[in-house]
Amino acid sequence: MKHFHLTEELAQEITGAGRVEQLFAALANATGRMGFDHFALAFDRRGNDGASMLVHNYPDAWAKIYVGFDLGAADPIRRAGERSVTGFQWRDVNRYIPLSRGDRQLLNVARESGVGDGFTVPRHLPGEASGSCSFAVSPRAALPADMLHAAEILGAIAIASARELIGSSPLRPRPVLTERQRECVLWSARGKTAGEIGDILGISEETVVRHLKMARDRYSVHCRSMLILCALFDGLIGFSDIYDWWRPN
Amino acid sequence: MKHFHLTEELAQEITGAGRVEQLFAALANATGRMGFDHFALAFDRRGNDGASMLVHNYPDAWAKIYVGFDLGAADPIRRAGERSVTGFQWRDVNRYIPLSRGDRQLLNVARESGVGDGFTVPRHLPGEASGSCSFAVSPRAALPADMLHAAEILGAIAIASARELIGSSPLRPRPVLTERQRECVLWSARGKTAGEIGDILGISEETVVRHLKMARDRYSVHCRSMLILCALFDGLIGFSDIYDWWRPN
DNA sequence: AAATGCTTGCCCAGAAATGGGCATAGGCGA
DNA sequence: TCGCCTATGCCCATTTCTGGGCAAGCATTT
Repeated sequence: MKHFHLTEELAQEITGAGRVEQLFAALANATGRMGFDHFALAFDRRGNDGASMLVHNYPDAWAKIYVGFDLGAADPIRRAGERSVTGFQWRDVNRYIPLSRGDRQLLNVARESGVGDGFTVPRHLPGEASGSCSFAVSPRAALPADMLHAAEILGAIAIASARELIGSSPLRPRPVLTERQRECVLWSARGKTAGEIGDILGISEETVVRHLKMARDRYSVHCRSMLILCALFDGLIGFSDIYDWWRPN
Repeated sequence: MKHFHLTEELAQEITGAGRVEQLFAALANATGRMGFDHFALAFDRRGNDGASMLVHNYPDAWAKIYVGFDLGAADPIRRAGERSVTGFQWRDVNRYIPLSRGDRQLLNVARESGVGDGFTVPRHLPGEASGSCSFAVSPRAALPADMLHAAEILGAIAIASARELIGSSPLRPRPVLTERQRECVLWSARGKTAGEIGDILGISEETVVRHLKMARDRYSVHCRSMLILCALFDGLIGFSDIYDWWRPN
């Protein structure tokens, strides 16, 4: 690997950060040494507390707009990060997600605010946390192509470091469903109606309705879609469990 | 890193595989050199063709059961792979997903069929493909602890190699939704009814129904849950877009 | 032995979703 | 200008889901 020693040195610094300030300093240093202009490290823990961390040195203009208008909820980069397990260049986001008009507009505003292209390393621990570490350059600058591998590694380390700092997350007490409830949710996620599920499982439709009812109660949700999403998010069912049923290609 | 040269050598071999047979040979070699007994490389492309690849040297007994009963659809290891972006030991799957009774039973059958503990490296490119590379040992053997890092790297390389062999998938022509349709799906995924969405967007409930109807048509699905799952899978919406609405902690 | 939890089954009324049709208006490109 | 797409709105009938209550059988735990 090129720049092996530099990567090693910066990795040490990031890993060794015991406080947020040190993490900021280490990342700022790494950003500059790699040839980027800005960085942004975001970490969100999904749990009872929902602790989160955001460390960055973006230009004030962009930071104010982003935070002020709560653009995070619509940020295509963040959305693309949920579609990739490897680092990606912002210019390639349309490989991961379709860009809507609003998305392009957002990227334009970012450019006008001093943030051009970038490289984002996403990491997800569904049900526990998700984080991303982005390295960006100014509008007309080019990404340091020979540093993307280093960025990938350092970004991942930074996310791990953030996770350490924010505290290890005990496994959230999940409203685990019973076996039968889970089966009903699974078949429901496969697009079956209560009646069909009843036929499949060899029980009454009413009983299926009952299982789904109990499952909704446990998650305190009021509709089947939410129930499926909860089960999906908690890992009770997986995309691979259901993919073939609604994408019959 | 320990075993740096071995890793490097094996990586070369895996990367250089130009045909499936060579990939098999390279992986079999790597498996043995690292101290594992079996390997399994699975790669699924979620495209129009849905090409897939499965290369392994599992014991016949287990392979027959797994394939014969189509256990892949219910495999907890596979499900855990959707919950982790790093390699994980099978004994730790309950850190990622809750194990149901059926899951434990499946793992027991595997053990009886000659497959004990293992280490799985998952990689996902949602909307495009997903793959996993597992290295396993026999029932009573212990995983070669000092080789897990190497396995992580080699597994990732093997998956990349499989992807090369199977052909890169150009962006699947997805039934992209219009902006309004996507908004309706998003709010729907947040648990809102058509009426509520109408209030939020400032349009008639009937119009929301219409948008959702058109969206279902595009995905050729018949219920709202499926529509949400499709949008989720295609990256039109993300978990973080909806999490706060149904997990109000 | 009692309590608890899981599974199964049924009833009802109201809410929501689904599928089909129809229609107007605006934008955008051929 | 015409055609296509999108957004908006409304109607209807039917299906499905949701929330409420009730209860029996069984296994496990206390």
